[in-house]
Amino acid sequence: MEQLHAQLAKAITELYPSLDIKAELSRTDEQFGDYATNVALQLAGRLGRSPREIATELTNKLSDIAGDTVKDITIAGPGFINIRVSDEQLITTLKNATQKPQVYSGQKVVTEYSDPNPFKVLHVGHLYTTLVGDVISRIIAATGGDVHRVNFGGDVGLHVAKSMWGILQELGGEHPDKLEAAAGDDLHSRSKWLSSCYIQGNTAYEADEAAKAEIVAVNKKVYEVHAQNDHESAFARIYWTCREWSYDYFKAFYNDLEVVPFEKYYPESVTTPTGIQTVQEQLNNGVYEESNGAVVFNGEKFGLHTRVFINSQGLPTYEAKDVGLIMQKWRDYAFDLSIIITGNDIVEYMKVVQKSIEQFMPELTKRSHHLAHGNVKMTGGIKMSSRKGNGLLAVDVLDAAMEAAREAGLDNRQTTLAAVKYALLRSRIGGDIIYDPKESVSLEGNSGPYLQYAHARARSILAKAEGETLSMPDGLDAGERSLVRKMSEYPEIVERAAKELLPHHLCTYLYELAQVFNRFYEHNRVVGDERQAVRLQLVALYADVLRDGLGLLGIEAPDRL
RNA sequence: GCACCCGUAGCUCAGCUGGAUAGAGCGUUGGCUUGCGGAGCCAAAGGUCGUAGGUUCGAAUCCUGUCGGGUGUACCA
Repeated sequence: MEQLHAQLAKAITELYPSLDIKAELSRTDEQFGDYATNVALQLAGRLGRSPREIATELTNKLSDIAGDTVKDITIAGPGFINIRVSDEQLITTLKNATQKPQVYSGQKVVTEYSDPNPFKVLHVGHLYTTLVGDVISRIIAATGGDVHRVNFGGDVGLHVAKSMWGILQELGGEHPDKLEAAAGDDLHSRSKWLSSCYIQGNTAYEADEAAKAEIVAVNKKVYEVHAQNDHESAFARIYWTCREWSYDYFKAFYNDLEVVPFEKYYPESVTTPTGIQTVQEQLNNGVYEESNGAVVFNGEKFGLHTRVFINSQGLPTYEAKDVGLIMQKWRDYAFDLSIIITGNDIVEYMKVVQKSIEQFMPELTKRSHHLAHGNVKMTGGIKMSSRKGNGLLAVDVLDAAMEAAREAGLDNRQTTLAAVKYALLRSRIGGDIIYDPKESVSLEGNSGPYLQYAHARARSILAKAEGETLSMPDGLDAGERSLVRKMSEYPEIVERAAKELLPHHLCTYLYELAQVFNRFYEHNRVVGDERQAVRLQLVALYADVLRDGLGLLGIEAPDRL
């Protein structure tokens, strides 16, 4: 494609040297050709001539330049130029079938996602952002980026105070020695216990003024634990133990999902001092201002809204902590690009924080990119186990997937994981996702298990022909050509997914590829055919592309299902 | 009120850097079956791309209005 693109550009500049026009080349429908360009249509207006006339001129020029690399060039419709490359040219793409364009070469990229809060449960949002973040990180790494995965979470703040208050109620006071008895000795019972304590605290906070006052006091106490680096007091021992339990639970979650582990975890307690310091410095510089006893950023000046960074009690809000996080990431990595992946409910919030930082470190904002996604909903409602509160949990989705898989007769862990991952990744990032467990585990249609099956099927053809020779084609028949043509798109798709940070392009492509292969396979014999050696080679390459693509999506491609 | 996001076939989604008859899957209807894994293939029905304007040779795609849904809007995260 690059070669053809250069040839087209050359043809344009040679014919119309005075015009500065982009040589746009795109993939087109197979019936038209391999590539198409609409430059003749664009030139028509500028030259005041008929588009088809220009197209003819360009076609002749391009034929001269491209020579053998092009099979035929046709003009269609209002003036599209359709180009079919030679079979030989197409075959050369097979040599680098899974090679990826190094679009992030030489760049240090920090990706932040997942962001669960210690002491609290993992919601679907955490599941989704974890998977999206993992895949985006994989794609950037595969395209040459030096990726650093980081995680952020609130180990201080009101929600922690609510949890701690609930914990103290359960323990009947500051009795760290009673923790194990109350919470149990395994990961899951402990995380359940912690989340029930949070619910208890949250409920009391809203219903009971006295409890609310106590929780506010606990909040301050948690900050003091950090300020004094207290690991000795009874209160501190409870706090640190429970915080550790939460982290253990998160780690187990990531492990279960088979995502790449995080390199660094930034707890809010760590980013807070940096945040406060930065905000105070910039308060003196006039970036932030005092208002009603609080430190705010006046976003209205920029068409945004005003937000509080340090509240009137002198405590930092999420805003200040986030400023601290960004500063620390910068100090730790001096990144070229920082990608933050969160739900889209905080886009406005993030704009305010970024705008405030832009006032004193514009370079930092320029290198930061906030990627926001929608909410995940599940068809058929949520099965509320034995808990209060609302909202879909990560386990609800995973449980539903497992149950659907079992009903479909697949209780393979890899298949279930593939089902969930693919279902959440196949839609464009941004909008809400409707998760249908039954559909996600189906082996028919656009699903993760279907692609795993497609891959396994190809591998089994190869296994059956073990010992037979494979050879690269020197020519292609129609069916083979369609398959090779589709495979040759792979690097372009990876490039697009990488540049746009949109993994769903990969899903769409892999599914289409499987369809093209199935069509080929239905109509062409592989084993036993006189073109067996060539076709086996194509099957092998197809299986490699599928495995490679699924790998970028964090989905295993086992040889057998 | 204001700001941001979303609105494409019955359902779930692609397509959005403007281009050729708007594509898939599920579901529905019909066909292929001694098959290299049929978990597939072939085909049909189904869409005034929320709606009204505008820009353009050309708009699902860009702009404006409008309707519907979601989210955010000072001391929560």
